Order: sequence, then structure tokens, then C-alpha cells
Amino acid sequence: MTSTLRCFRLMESLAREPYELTLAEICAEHDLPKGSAHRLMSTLVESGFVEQDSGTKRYRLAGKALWMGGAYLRHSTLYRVAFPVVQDLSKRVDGMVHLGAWDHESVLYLHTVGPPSALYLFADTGERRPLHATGLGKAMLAFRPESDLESVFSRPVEAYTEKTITSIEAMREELERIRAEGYAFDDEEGVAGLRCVAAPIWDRSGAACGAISASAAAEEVVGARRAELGAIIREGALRVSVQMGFRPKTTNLASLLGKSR
Amino acid sequence: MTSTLRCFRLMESLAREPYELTLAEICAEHDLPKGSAHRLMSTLVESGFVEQDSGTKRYRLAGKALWMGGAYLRHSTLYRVAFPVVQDLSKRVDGMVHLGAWDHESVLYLHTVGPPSALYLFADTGERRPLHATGLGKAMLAFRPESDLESVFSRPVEAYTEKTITSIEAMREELERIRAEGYAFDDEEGVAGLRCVAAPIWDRSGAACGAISASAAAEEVVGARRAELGAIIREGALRVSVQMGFRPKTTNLASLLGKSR
DNA sequence: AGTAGCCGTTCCGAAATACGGAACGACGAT
DNA sequence: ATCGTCGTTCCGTATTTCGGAACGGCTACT
Repeated sequence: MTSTLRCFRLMESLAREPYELTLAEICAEHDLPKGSAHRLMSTLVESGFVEQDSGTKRYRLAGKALWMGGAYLRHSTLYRVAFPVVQDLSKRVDGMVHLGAWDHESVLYLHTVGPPSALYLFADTGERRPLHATGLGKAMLAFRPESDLESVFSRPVEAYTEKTITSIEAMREELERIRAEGYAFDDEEGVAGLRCVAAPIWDRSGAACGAISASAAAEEVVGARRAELGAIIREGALRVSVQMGFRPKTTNLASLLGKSR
Repeated sequence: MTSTLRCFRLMESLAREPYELTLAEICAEHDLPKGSAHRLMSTLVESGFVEQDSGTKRYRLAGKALWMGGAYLRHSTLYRVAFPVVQDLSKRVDGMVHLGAWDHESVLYLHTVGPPSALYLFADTGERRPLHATGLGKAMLAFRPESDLESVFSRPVEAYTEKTITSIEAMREELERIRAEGYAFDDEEGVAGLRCVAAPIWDRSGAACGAISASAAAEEVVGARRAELGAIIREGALRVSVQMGFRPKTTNLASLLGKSR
């Protein structure tokens, strides 16, 4: 293992709770001698991505880390194209709207816009969540090649709530339903008490590269509200898709948007 | 120079436009032989922070970079405390509200909330801007030790518009005005056509560690509107300060909030 | 179709760097 | 005042990095 990779490992542990570590804690976590850990951390500090608190001597990520993360977003066409749409959707559904990207067989959260009507607190940008237990993930998976589905279920998947779909057969049926309806419905499968509706975003090559979701407390998504949200989100996601260069095979866009509208 | 620091340098060039580079471009930019650059980039790819497009062979930042940037925000108490306040302020002023932190003698943008009434497009999280040409920067500088001011002007400062304050004497007067009014006014000093009003956030130790600003087209911030915005932003920033553990020296908070309210 | 040039990748001996145990020094707690 | 903890420094050994050169695949021009 090269020293560089070791440095990255150490830096990564600063990106997890509790976000601030002493040298001794780092040594314990990575099973390193003090001298080595100190040298590696000094290199990280010199790089500017890590800083050491002059008082507590603890190490933490520096502002440069945020800058680099921002650069990822600035480069992301998905983010740039979807940004105004997500904001618009948040207003139309008056709820929390998420934008996620397909990344290494998981959902990478790119952006979240909260409901205009209420305060919210969420800092999930950059978080990674599983495909099988999120509306975003299911929406993408439904329009991905079979191999991706199999890959997800090649290892046991975690059940986050009692409603989480954990078998590939059940998921296959669910994905069929999603393809038929054009949007995914997450019924407290990832977080208890939280329902969400999601639709995929296709890129120029026709691959489901991302998704948009609207989420709300379970009791708010009942009856006709579900299909209503579905139609809004599906339409927004398609708008993003077209801007991404996606050309629907059917010349009739209406079919993708369902019977409503 | 260690190989690790070289890796970080290469990674940083991927965080700048055009965000995607070929090996040859990296060699040219950093004056490296092909073999060395290839090895360093391979290490970065192995780390997971950089990925190589299988088609174009170009290197770019990977999702892990976003994750790490997000971790910085999740750890930031300033971000967590100010988040709901910034959102509330955006509604009250119906405009763009920025949250910035003091970081290495510049303004580090942590968060932006757009006007609820209109679409906007901004991805400035993680961007760094100078203290002397932003409302956020001036607001902080006004409540910082003199040494910080001198440090900023120890080198020639860039004039972004014809209104940018470039002399330390003029800035000293400006900061005096800010201390008297309790908020900073950026009159197209950073970007032509853009005015903004900003107020500092103090931490437990009484240091101006961040600031909040409201910005709008110059023609929207005229007459009484300026003081109106100032009062709103100042009040919000103080709310954040108190939550950060700041104890105003004056028992009378009203003095910090000015005559209004 | 042929060929020249560009680009990414692989290989290898020489040389510089990383390695980690041990000693040191600065605090804080007992 | 003393012990223990923690971060820092030092140094000989061993491993890794270094970068020139050769290779192979691709594209564009002839």
C-alpha cells in the first residue's frame, strides 16, 4: 500500500462522525504507530485538505474539502440541468425534493430543496444510500439493465424498516409496477414514517443516470395524492432528461407522462 | 516534494475548469513525464476520489469528492445552526441569501438559498471570494482585529468593479460605518449590478467567524429598502450568533439590533 | 488502404522517500 | 510534585517512487 492511499484512508475517517480525531484515535482506528500517523497527517495538513485545531490538536477536514466537493457539483451536468427544475418542483409539491445520481451502484444525493412552507434541516448532499431502499434508487433500477438488479441482490441487502424490499423477486415485481406507472413509490421502505415518490432521469444514451423524488410524512401521501405527486415528479424528471439530451423512443411524450395532463 | 502532495496537486486541477483533463493535459499543466503522471493518477483513481472516463480516458472528480465536501458541512456548527435561519431570511427578504465562513483570510461560501419567488441558478458552495470585495467579507472584517485588516491589504487587492474598495484607508472608514450601522453594504463592489447587505456572526469566543448576506439587483436595493434589509439580516445573524454560544457584552440586545424592532 | 502521429499504458534500474521503533517534551490529572 | 498521556522529533533500514524508453491502440490525414 502506498503512502498516498494511506493518506486518503486517514482523510476519509475525518469525513465520518465524529469528524474530529486526535492522533491517538487515528492510530487506534488504523492500527498505525504514532510516528507514521503523524507523518501522514502532517502531509495532509500540508496539502490543505486537513487542518489541525491549534488548541485541541484534533484533526478535521479543512475548507478545501468543501471546495472540492463543490467542484464536483459545478461539473455535474445533471446537477446544473436539474437544479432549477428541482426548485420548481419543490414549490409545486410544497415538500422536500431530492436529486440523486447513479454512482457506483448506489444513490448519490446531489441536492435537496425543502418545502417553501416550512423549515427543514437536511444536509445530505454527498450522502450515499442504497438503491433498494430509496425511491430514487428504485426509480433508476427500474430502467436499468437486469445485470444491475442482480448485482444489487448478489449480496444480502439490509432491511431498514419492516417494509424494505429484500428479495430480488419482490423487487422485480416492484420494478415492473414502476415501469408501468412511470414513477416509483417508496412506502416507508427506507425510513419509517416517510413516503416518497420518485421518477428517473435519462441521459443522452438512454441510461437512467439519476432521479428526482418528493418525500413527505407517510400520512400526507395518501389516496389520490400519490398519483398526483407521481405525475408532477415524472414530468419534472422528463423535462430534465430532455435537457440532458435524452430522445424518447416514442414520439408521443404523453405516454411517458401517463394519462393525466 | 512527496508523491502524496503531488497527487493532491493533480486532484486540485480537476476541481477547476474545465474539470476534465486528459493525461497529456495534466502532464503539460504540471510539467510531468507521462509515466509519472500516469502512476499518480492511477493512485488517485484507486483512492476513489478520481475516476477515469472509460470512453474519453479523461480524468474527473468522483462522487467521493462530493461526499467529503458534504462531510465538511455536516461537521460545521456554523452551517447547521445557520441553515434554518438562512432559509427563513430568504423568505423574509424574498431574495438570495448567502452564508459564508471566515476561512484563511477569505470568505468561504457554505450555503445559498434562492428567492422563493423566482428561479435562480447558483452553485457557489465551496467557492472562495476575497474579503474586501464582498458584503460577507466586509461584515466580518469590521469585527475582526486590526491585524486581519492589515493582512488583507498587505498585498495589492484586486478591483473587481470600479466601485471596489482597494485602499486600506477607505476600507477603515467603511468598516467604521459598518460597526456603527451593524451591517455591511456592498454597493456593486464585487459584481457590477449587484448590491448586497451583510451582517456578521460571532462565535462563543466573540470572534466574527461568519456572516449572512442578502443580495439583489442594484435597482432593488434603494432608499429605505437598504436599512430594511440590514435590520432583517442583522437580526438573523445575531440569532445564529447566540445559538453559536455568543454572549453579547451589552446585556441589552436591542443595541445590537439597532433602533428598529 | 496505408501511414504518420498522438495518446495512454507498461517496464525497469537508480535513487530518493517512507517506514516505524524509540526517545523527547509538553500538558493535565491525580 | 509526579505520573501518565499525547503529540512531536529523530534516524537507520527497506521499500517505493522516479522518469526515460519502448509498446500498442486509435485517429486522421494522404
